[in-house]
Amino acid sequence: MGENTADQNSLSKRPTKVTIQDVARSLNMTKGTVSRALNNYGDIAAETRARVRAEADRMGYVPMALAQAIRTGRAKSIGLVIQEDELGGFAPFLADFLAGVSTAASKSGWTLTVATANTMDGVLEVQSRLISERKADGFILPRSRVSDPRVDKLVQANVPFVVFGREPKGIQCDWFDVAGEDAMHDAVSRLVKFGHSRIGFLKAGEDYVYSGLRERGYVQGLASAGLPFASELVAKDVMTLEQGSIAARKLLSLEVPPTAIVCSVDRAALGVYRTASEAGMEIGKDLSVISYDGIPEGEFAVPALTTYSVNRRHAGTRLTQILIDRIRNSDAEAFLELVPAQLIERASDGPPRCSSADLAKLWHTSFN
Amino acid sequence: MGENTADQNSLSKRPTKVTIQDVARSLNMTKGTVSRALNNYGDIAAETRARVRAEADRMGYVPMALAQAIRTGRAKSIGLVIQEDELGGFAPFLADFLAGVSTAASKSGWTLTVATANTMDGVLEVQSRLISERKADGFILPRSRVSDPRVDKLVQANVPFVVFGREPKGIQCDWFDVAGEDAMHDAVSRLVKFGHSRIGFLKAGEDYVYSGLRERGYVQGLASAGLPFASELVAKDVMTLEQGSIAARKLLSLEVPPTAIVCSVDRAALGVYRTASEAGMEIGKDLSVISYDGIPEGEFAVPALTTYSVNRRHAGTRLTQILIDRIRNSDAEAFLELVPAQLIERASDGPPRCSSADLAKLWHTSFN
DNA sequence: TTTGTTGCCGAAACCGGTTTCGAGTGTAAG
DNA sequence: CTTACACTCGAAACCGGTTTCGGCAACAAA
Repeated sequence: MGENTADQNSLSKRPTKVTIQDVARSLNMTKGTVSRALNNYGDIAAETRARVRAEADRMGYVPMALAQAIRTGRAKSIGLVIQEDELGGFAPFLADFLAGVSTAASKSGWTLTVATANTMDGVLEVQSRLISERKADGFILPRSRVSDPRVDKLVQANVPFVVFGREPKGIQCDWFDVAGEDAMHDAVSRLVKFGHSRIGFLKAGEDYVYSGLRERGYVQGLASAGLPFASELVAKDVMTLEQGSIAARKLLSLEVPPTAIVCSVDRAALGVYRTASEAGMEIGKDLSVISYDGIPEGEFAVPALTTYSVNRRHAGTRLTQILIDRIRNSDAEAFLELVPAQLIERASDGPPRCSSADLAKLWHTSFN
Repeated sequence: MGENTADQNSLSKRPTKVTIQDVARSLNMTKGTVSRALNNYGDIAAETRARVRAEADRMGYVPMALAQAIRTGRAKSIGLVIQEDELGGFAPFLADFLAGVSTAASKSGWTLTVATANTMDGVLEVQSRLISERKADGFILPRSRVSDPRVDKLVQANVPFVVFGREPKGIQCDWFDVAGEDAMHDAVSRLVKFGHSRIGFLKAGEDYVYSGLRERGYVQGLASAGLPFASELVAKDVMTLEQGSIAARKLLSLEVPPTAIVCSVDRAALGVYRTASEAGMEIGKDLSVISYDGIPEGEFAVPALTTYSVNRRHAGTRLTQILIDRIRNSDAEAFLELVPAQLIERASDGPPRCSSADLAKLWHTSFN
């Protein structure tokens, strides 16, 4: 052992990266052979393969992903572009979702590239950039739209993707989704069991695929219970606290107001809370609320919000697995996966304390 | 124009990417020349440079980032590794923070690679992987620790980074931080002005750099007000709602309980809320609470939480700018940036309604 | 005219990998 | 004892860029 070897083992941790050449030299082989051995080519003797593996490990060789990418065309990176203006709706889950995506990706040796933009046009732009620069091999698209320009662009460019949500209209593609419609249906049934017969619904934005599905769930819930559908009990385009508050005002000021309101998203439900409190109504007693999403604020709201919770981490995991499978095997059949939401029973729903007529009276004494 | 040209202009959008070779061929030059022209080398005639630029644009040429990386050593990607078990504290801001990072990166043609891990060891591992694979040129480290293994590893590997928070003990490096200590100082002053003289403090985990700073701010706030420091009024290691609740129980059960509590993090404050409500104390009246972070839940808590809010988006922006500057110029002087937190006055603080003695009585009637 | 410079660009090496091709073995079949 | 055929590996091209090197032309100085 001369001074040199001592030097290598000493403090200076890998001053310069170990390349495939270094490994090849150390084994008296060519780098091509090493590459094939490491990538399980059939024309390498088992014994050789093992030797190469061992030496590569010993030397701490890790292939530089970028260098592989240029030949293979795979950067082993999945893209996620987040639209900021709808971020309000996405923010609470983002962390969990990213954790799911990232760990699933990691497990296959992939990484996650995330970008944000504040408009849909911006999203399309950054998506294109990621594609052109080959920084992402495929995309996870959160919140599918009925007519989704992101999807159009990706199919056109022939770039793999998977949507979180049901597929856009007229498109066939991989997707993973949570059965929001079943949750809405179930929410109505639950309220009916409590004794409610006049049940309002806060629908989300028209262009989201999930919006129509959840509405259908609500409608079918009414039908299964033998309850009539009344269009005045449905408010559209309500996704924020503010909009929820306004929508609640509209529903509660009806001549025959609902004694319960089903909300497409938790934020809207919090808006209902605000309006109810202004009108002196007690949530869970005077007015029942059931919602969907499972945001953390719901737990601390007073009373705590009954809601159908979505496991975002699992969603992230499955979505990336599906995407990676798709990238590896571009002509497999479509992957479609639907999982149920989980009801979290808390305190915002229960038997109606009073009739619609009483509620109407209460409303008018509060505001006239 | 033969059939071929027609074909190229038709539907099939870029079936195959346009490379630098294509541009060179189209201009009757070598790819080397095109590359130098595009990268503003001095040995290219201005007129030629312009021609190349124009043709490259016309053809829609975008250099493949990964191919550049292998020669230049820059993937133009910044890494962010998030530790999940402390994600509870980070989650609410994550979206804003990512937006800041991503758009700042985008502006310079960089991208963001994010990964997660559930332990510090996991973080170190995935960090190493990103370095080995050259998927990240540098890192943003959220939440600096007093003794931070991530930093040790990065200095050792000579990989650029910037920390969100003050620098770890004994390290000199780039950082960006919000002056939590000033906020804590100010919180105490504010409470003193309200008439409080016995003020508790909920300190965060010992190993976070910010924890000690905020405590110092609290201590100095007391000093400026001429108030004595009492160690029994300080609870340590309280970062979650649960821990906040327990800590509040400890402080409020003192013989001379505080009439106000300053919290290092909002989640802890929400725990104080819970304990106060159990004890029949009204926050903002019987017990004042001022906190730090600005998480969204605080706005919906009852009463709404007075807190010092951190602009995470701006933090993300500045951090990436600093990091990119550092990567481009490795021997520039250290970048250090400290910005103030912004007070959001809400309803959780005010003049004390009763004395410490009264509070103690209230506490014991509630629980004995 | 000769000799330097300088400006500009082509040629070729290079980065760190992957993949194709073909040649040299050993072994089984004819 | 050939011949055919796997098996195994080296050699070299290739991926899409960047960077070094050197040569040619034009122009200035001698």
